[in-house]
Amino acid sequence: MAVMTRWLDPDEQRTWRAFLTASRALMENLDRELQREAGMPHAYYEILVRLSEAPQRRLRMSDLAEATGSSRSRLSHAAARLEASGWIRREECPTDRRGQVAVLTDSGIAALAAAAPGHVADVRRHLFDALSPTQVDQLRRISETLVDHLTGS
Amino acid sequence: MAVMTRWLDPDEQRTWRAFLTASRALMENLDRELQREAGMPHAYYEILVRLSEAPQRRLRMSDLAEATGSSRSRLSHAAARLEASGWIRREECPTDRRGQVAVLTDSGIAALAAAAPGHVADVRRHLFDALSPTQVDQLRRISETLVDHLTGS
DNA sequence: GCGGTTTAGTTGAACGCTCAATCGCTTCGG
DNA sequence: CCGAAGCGATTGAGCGTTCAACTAAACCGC
Repeated sequence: MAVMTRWLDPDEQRTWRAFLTASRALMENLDRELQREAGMPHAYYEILVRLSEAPQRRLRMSDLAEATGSSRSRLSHAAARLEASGWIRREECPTDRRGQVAVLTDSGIAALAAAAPGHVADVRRHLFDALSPTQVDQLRRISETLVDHLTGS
Repeated sequence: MAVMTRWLDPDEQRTWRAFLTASRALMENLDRELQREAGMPHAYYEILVRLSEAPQRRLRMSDLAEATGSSRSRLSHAAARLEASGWIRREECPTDRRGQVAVLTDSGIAALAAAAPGHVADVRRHLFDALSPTQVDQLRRISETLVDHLTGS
């Protein structure tokens, strides 16, 4: 027999709704600003960032998907667009004939360099400037706990 | 002349990336589970919830947009789908001929009642079960601070 | 090596969201 | 009153994401 639902108590509900509102508003702001200033959604910015940090600025599609926390399908579609924009290029993988390697182009590096300062400023303004150092620390611990919990199960 | 960018220090970067990963993973999980179990995305669930809490289970489109933190356009599209599913109905507003009032139907109430227990269980499992009571409290304060900061400016 | 099962990546359709344009109604200054 | 500005809501195009196939190559056991 089904167990009785344990509903959220008022405090939990307040927490949950505040979290929802805050994270959604934050993401929407950042996404809109990045789209306006740099002509790319936040997800694409993240792809470029991860590529820029990789050795030779290149990563296997799978590893890139992993790093950006996106599905293979999503990355495939994104890569198609990023390639059309000239920001990345896809090459065949020498060690696995199924594989593809995404490579950040010079144009991609330039796009990232142009987008980064504004985006970092926005993150600072919308997130870090609003919180005390203690709260930032708390948020880090909470987020890391959640990441472990969400990806570990 | 443009001011030098103040980049994120390693701690800030760790915080930001953990937050991004956690909130994205959380939302994707909840969205997927709700879609699978109840055939609706999380945004639509929220619309039904807000309507169910309103007097007479009815709200002006604008107020509903406000309550769910969505644009008028988004709500309009969503309402069209929810109406097609038979979960809400739109009526003309008696006091303002431009206005529309969204009304939760019996079928919508039933859909919500069917979806709620599973969804609440998922929120509990993915969020509250992972955190200590202290962390939940911290998260509430942080989120409320962010909401104030994001909507106040 | 051979057949079956994973794994890497892509594709297309359906869907939800954004943005800009639009339309009718209300409000307000003069 | 009347015209202009503002407001409430919708629309359609374009885009990004999801989900479910699907292709091709690699791996595994025997």
